[in-house]
Amino acid sequence: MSIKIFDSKVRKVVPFDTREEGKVAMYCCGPTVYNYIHIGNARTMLWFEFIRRYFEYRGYDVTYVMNYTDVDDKIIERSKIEKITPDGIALKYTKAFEDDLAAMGAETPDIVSKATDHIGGMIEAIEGLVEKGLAYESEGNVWYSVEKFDGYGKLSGRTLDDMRAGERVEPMPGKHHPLDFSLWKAAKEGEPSWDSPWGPGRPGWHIECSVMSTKYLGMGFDVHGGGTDLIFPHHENEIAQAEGLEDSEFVRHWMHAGMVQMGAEKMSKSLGNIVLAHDAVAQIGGEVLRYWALSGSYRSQVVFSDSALDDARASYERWSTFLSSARHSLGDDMPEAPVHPRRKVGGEGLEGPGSEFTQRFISSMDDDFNSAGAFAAVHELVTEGNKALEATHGGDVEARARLIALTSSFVELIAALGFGFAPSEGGSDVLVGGLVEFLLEMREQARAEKAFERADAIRDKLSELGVITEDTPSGTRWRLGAAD
RNA sequence: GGCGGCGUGGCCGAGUGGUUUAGGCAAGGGCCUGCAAAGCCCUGUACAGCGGUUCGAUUCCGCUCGCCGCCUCCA
Repeated sequence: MSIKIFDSKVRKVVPFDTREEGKVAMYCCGPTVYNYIHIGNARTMLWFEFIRRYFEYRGYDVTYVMNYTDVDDKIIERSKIEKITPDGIALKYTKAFEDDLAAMGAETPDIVSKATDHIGGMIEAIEGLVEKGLAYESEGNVWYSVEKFDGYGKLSGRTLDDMRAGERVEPMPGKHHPLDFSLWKAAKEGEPSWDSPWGPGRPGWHIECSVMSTKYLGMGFDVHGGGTDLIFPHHENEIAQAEGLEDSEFVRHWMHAGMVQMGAEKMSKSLGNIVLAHDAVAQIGGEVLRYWALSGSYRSQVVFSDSALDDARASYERWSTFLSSARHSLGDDMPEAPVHPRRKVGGEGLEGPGSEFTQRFISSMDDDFNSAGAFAAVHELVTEGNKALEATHGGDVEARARLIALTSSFVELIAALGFGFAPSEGGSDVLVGGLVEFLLEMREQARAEKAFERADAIRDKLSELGVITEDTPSGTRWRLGAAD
């Protein structure tokens, strides 16, 4: 078995073939830290972090790099609005970004690189491009000359002529070609700036990604990711910069995630129809959002709506309910969730009742990260687990062994998917656990006396407070759900 | 106008040249339960339209219609 991915450069599914055996070097375009990110940004970043995890699950040694754009026009604007320095804005929203992604179960990349820590490298790269005749200076600005780079348009599948036809922008003064893009911007009064051979200024947006990705990963690294809206011009420009300078291939495989839709329209800052990830985490919860974001193909557009989230929540709860039920039933025999599950190519460890589902999970994911198929495998595993769980109540020893094996596969796959599932029964709060247990004992007494009104009153009150109780043949189990 | 993607049962959403079902949600019926909840079982016969290729197409090709993305900052 081996992984296949859809490579946007050739627009088809190709064998995943790494530069170095057993290692993956990947880069994803990160946020511009001028505000909270919206849920569309978040989905893309969750996906690439998930892909990174999956490579690790499949035994690869991964180096994952993400950039933070911390110098930009929008940061400068925002700093005027919030009346704090551009640095302060960048710091504030970098922290928020990291917290919000963590709440959705994403781990930090191996390397996060800030644009402002790499200005020197960018200046060198720009100088190199100027020397090679691919860029030119004009009044303190430096522009990339797209006509000088042969392959310009190869990623997005267009030619300069195609694009000229649909021009919608006024050419900037000083540019040779309307599509020439900025490498270095001359500083205006009061803006953050750095000294350069062309005078004080700051880098254009695109240059940071080519410089930082190749600094940490070298030329020809394995995977470069981002949203489809970055294909043109951002990624096209990255290629022009990196390959123009180095004369070798920049990236082996390009991957692009589909856009989040609000109704019939793309969620985008310019349309103003955005939902901030920060707010969504607070209102919906990180894990349900994660389920929503990852359960469909990364390449498809996906609608963000109440009904989509309701579906995601219901499906997710099927998993969390199974987990807490298994925990209740198995007690000390409950398998531990591996924090970083790793499964090498091959069949080792793939025996037993859960293996069928693990194999289906892997073969789906190997096929261009088909998470829909992988999620289906987990759901079917849960169905088998629930059957074993019922049989276990009857004291069936074999069923208990099967439940342990199935649960063990389940927690492995859940960890591979990046779901944490904090224990809810008892929670971390000993006091709450004790009180609930006490009330359940009272209720048990009432039930024994057939005083069902009293028993139901206790159950209703607990439910009102967010404690879900379920009677089983081997006792009442409970878990924390949403309070009314 | 140019480039690209998509159109699957009530909803979301995988997949495949043919005989056996994706999966989830919702719905109906049943089992279990003191009643619930959770769970399990059963039910639904779908692939936009029109042509073509083929012994056979939802699955390949063409056209039509519809939707979306990119071509401007954007995940």
